[in-house]
Formats: sequence, C-alpha cells, structure tokens
Amino acid sequence: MMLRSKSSSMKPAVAGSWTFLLQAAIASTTKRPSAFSTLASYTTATIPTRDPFAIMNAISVAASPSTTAPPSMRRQLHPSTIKLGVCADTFTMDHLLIFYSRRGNLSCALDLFDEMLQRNLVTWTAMVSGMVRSGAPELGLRLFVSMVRGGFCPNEFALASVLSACCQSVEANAKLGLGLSLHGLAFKAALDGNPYVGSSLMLMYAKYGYVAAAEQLVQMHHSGITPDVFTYISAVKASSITRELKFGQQLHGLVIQNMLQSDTSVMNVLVDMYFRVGLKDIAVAIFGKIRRKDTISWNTMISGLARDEDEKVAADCFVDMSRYGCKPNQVTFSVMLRLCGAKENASLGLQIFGLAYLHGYSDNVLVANAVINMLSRCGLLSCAYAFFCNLSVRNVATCNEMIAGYGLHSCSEDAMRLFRSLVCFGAKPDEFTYPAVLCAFQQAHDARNHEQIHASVLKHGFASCKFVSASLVKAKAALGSIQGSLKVTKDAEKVDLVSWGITMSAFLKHGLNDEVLFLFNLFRSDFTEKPDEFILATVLNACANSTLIR
DNA sequence: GTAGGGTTAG
Repeated sequence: MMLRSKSSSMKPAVAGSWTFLLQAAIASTTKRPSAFSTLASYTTATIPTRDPFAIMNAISVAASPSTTAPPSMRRQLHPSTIKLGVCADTFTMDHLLIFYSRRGNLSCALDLFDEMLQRNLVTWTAMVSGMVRSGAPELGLRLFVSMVRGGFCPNEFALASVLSACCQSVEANAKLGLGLSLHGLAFKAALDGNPYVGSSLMLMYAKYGYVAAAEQLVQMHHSGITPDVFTYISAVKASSITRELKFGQQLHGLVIQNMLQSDTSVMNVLVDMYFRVGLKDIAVAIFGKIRRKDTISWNTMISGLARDEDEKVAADCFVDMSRYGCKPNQVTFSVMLRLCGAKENASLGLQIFGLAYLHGYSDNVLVANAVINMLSRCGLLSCAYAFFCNLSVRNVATCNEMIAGYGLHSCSEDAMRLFRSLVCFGAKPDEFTYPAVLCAFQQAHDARNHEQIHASVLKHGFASCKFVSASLVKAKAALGSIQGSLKVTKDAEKVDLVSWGITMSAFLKHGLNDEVLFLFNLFRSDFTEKPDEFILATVLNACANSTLIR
C-alpha cells in the first residue's frame, strides 16, 4: 500500500514582526483605536504610552486563539508591559497571564503569577484553566484549593475550570470525594443548575462511573435552562462513558429535533459514541451526514476504524481526508502509526512517519511516542531505542512506550533498566508505567525486580489504580504466589467481582488450575455476591484442565 | 472590563 502526500508546502508561514500584530489589531479593534495607537507606538518605539487599556488590547489581540503572533513579538510583550510601569495593574496583568496560559507557556504564567502584587478571581481562574489546558491538572487543583483557602468564592468560571481539572487528574479520579466537594461548593453558590457548571458536573460523574449524568440533564430541562451544544456534547460523551446507549440514542433524537445536525462537534461526538458501542454502520452513516467535516471528524472516523484494526479502510480514510482538503494533525498521525504497529505493518508505518515528518510533526511528542509504539510492535526494537535516544522532547509517556516495547518482547532487564533510570532522574512514573514494565515479567520469574516495582507502586500511590493492580496480580500469578495476589487486591481497597475474576484468570493463564479452584473456594466463603459469567467460565476451564470434568 | 464547559489522541 502506497500513500502519497499531495501538499507541497507544509511549513507554516512565519509572519514578519509587529506589522502582523498591527494588522490583527486594526481588524479586531475598530471600536478601540487606543490599541492601534499603542501598537503603532511600539513599532516606532518612540512615544511609549502608559494607557493600560491600550496595552491590554494589544495583549488581548496577541492572546486571541485566532491570532498567531510572531515569536519575537510574543517575547517582547512581558518586558514591554513591565517597562511601561503597569505591572501593578491587576487587570492588565491578568491579560498577560491569559496570554501565556492560552499558549500553554506554564513557566511564564507561573512566574508572572508569583510576581503579581494583587490577584483577583480572574487571575486564579485563568491559572487553573491554563494548568488544565497545558496538561497539569494536579497543579490546577492545587491552585484552586489555594484560591478557596485565600478567601475567594468560586464563580461559574472557576467551577467549570476546576471540574475539568478534576476529570483529567489521575490522582483526583481515584477519589470521588473531591468531585463531591466541588458539587457541594456549586450547590452552596446556587450554581449547580448553571449550564456550564451543570455540563461539567455531568461529565465528572460519568467519568467516575455514575449514571447520575442523565438525571442532571433532565433536571436542567425541568429548571427551564435550555441545553446548548456543549450540554449535548457532554451528555453524549457521558452516555458513551457509562455505556448508556439508550440515553445516547435519545440524545441523538433530541439533536435531530433541535436541528443540531449542522453542528460539527455534536456530530463528531455522536460518531464517536456509536463507534465505541460497536454500532459501526450507524457511526459511518452519521459521519457521512456531517456537512463541514473538521480534523476531529476525520480523526474520530479513522480511530473508530482503527479500533477494529481495519487497516485498509482506515488508510483509505486517511487519504480521503487530505483529498477533501482537511490536513492531518498529530492525533491523525498517532492513530495511524499505532494502527500500523498493531498490524505489524512496518512498511506502511514508515510511510506514515515520513508524512508526519513532512507535515512538521517530527518534534511532536504525541507522534514520537506513537513512532516508538509502531517500531517496537513491528519488532524493530533497536530502531525504536535509537529513535528514543535521539528525541529532543520526551515525557513520561515516551519512556512508557519504550518500556512497553521491551515488555512486549519480554526483555525484562532492558525494561527494568529504563524503569530505574526514569525513577533515578526524578521523573514520576504514572499509571501506564507499571503495566508496561510488569508486562516484561509475565514469563520472567524474577521476584527481586517484582518487589522493587511493587514498592514503587505503593510509594507513588498507585495501589488503588485498577490497571496497575491488575498487572501486579498477573505478575504475582506468574510467580505462582496466591498470597501475593491477594495482598495486591487487598491493598487496592476494591475487592469486587472484577478483581476476583482478574486474579483467577491470571492463575489459569499459567496453568495453575489448583490455585484457581483454591481461589474460587475462598471467594465463595468470603464474598456474598454470586460469581459472574467470567468467573464461572474461568473456574470451568480450570476444572477441565485438571480433568475434573469428563 | 478579563476568565469558563465539549468532541479525536495512552
């Protein structure tokens, strides 16, 4: 299969200098000539003005998501603001802060935040949302707590931002308490019925696995608040997370009734929902009805097809995307590369990698991680490692991919070496690190390394994370240690049907049939619930293996 | 007067 790129000039045009901003300012500030005059004075650098409104306007223009201000100009905004002596003005400083936070410049935003003599509710809210957007939800949550402790009463803006942080935070996800406290705060401030806060609460509960999401939307209907597109998107996403297909279909009906089929984002989330529940044909039909397909529409479609590992159809879709004038982005390349890895199609994978490079994504961490995934799944481990070593940007996920690559090929020593170096260099492992490294020990009976990883899980507070505990149980089963597995489940503080099932099947996988039967008897004496189909099938398999059934 | 919620991606 050959893929050909049709676009010739992929590099973004770099705008000249201040003139670019000037043009943007003229276009967007026709009612505010002060911005124009300030910018004009910047360009000539002769008459510095002290008009904070004009400076604010200039920053606002630069911070606007539609503006791609040149880097030289961006670098000058902060010193210019300080030089003009307006750093004491909270309103202007807020604008500068929003400028940094929207661009994901965390260190500048944090520096400025520290410098500020006075902070208001907007300062704090902009910081919280900036942290979430830049992938630092834990920091956002901590800032929110400091804000409340500092005596600020959160409004709908702050609550919507912090709920988003709550949804994205791995630490917060382990505990529902924080989400409930936020709902309490919203209720106290009479903001739980606010459309923004309501949508965010709905998603938060859905991500915790509470079907109360549906009720929330019904309540919004009853209280006379008209749901907007965001509400629908959150509700469809919530029904997709909680696997409430009926509710999702009702929402689909409401989307048609309320003529929201013209909204691309609403349609995108519907396509995604139908793919996730396995109704591929409906998903494809809805995709066909999207009039203005954006990159997310195509990505949703490609990733839905990739989930079935339908490499040919997904690749066709990838080609169609460019043909219809929609440029692939880092998500598109990540999905395609991972699909090539899953299908062990190194030839197609390398072509996609070449295209990603041409499109300017060679330094993108999401794409780089997917390249490591593709190379290692295709068995090109040494290539993957060479690529990993030469990367200029890395994150924890990059290391996880390389460790997972070693794990997949049972290179336990290499996986362990990388895991140790990750910890030694001060990086914090995350919930994906442990399953990746433990995968290498499915066959290796190395108790000493097991203990080290287990200790790290406990130290970093991942004992209750279900993927981590499941992979630990599997590793304990590889050692044949029943007591070890039971301890892991106990440490996870969630001894449910699922964890019993995982434990029994892990022992079955290693042919430890007597252990499966021992665990089943223990389950019957300790647990009041009836065994589910998965447990029964596991036990029956163990019986069959032990020739207890003839 | 500024800030905010969503969809694709591990």
